[in-house]
Amino acid sequence: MRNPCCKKKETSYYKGAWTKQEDQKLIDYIQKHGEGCWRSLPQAAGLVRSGKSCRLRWVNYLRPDLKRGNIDQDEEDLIIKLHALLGNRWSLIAGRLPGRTDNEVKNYWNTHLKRKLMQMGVDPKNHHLRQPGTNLSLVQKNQKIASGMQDWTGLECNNNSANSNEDNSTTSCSEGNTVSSLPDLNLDLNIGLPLVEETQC
DNA sequence: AAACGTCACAACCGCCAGATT
DNA sequence: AAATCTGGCGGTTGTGACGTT
Repeated sequence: MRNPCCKKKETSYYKGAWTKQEDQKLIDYIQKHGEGCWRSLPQAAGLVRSGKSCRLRWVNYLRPDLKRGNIDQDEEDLIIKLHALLGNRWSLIAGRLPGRTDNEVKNYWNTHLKRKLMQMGVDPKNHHLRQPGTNLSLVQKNQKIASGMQDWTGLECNNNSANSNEDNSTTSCSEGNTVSSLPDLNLDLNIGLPLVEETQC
């Protein structure tokens, strides 16, 4: 069982967009006390929000190390490559993009990259060329991405676990898909321990 | 100018794994 | 071992901004 400080409370929380005042309260509190203990943070910070909501707001929007603004071409290429390698593991992908959040990467994928790949004739789920030759001119228009794509169509055959959310049809290597070796992405996918000080609740 | 459609993204929801008691 | 809680993740939704008719 848990300590009394962590007992579930019957509280109705504000939902919806955060106000500047709420943001400031959260920033002030975390600057003073650090991250962590999200459950008790709202009350301590004078917020009528769930701890979950506070965490999300901080992680996705208020953190000072966030890189706001457009995702540049290099970041975009990296997202595509990492998605081919990792699937919808947005937190892992975001971890390779300094200053970007999983939510931001996920949104960017769903609103920009998914469509872009589809226009190029590439299935965004598995990064296969859907029909060889389809929309080839579009591929040629984006030489940078296309050159990155050409070596790893068929990647999922080596990477089934990364696409665990996909339907079963994506788990076979049939249909004559060419299976090539993984490109040397030089991604250094070691997962390091976070450099966050431990705080006690 | 108004109505409508589409886009972009912040925020919420449900689920899960791990920690704690 | 079981119950409970927290933090984290991915999927989805709500809504304001913007473009088009």
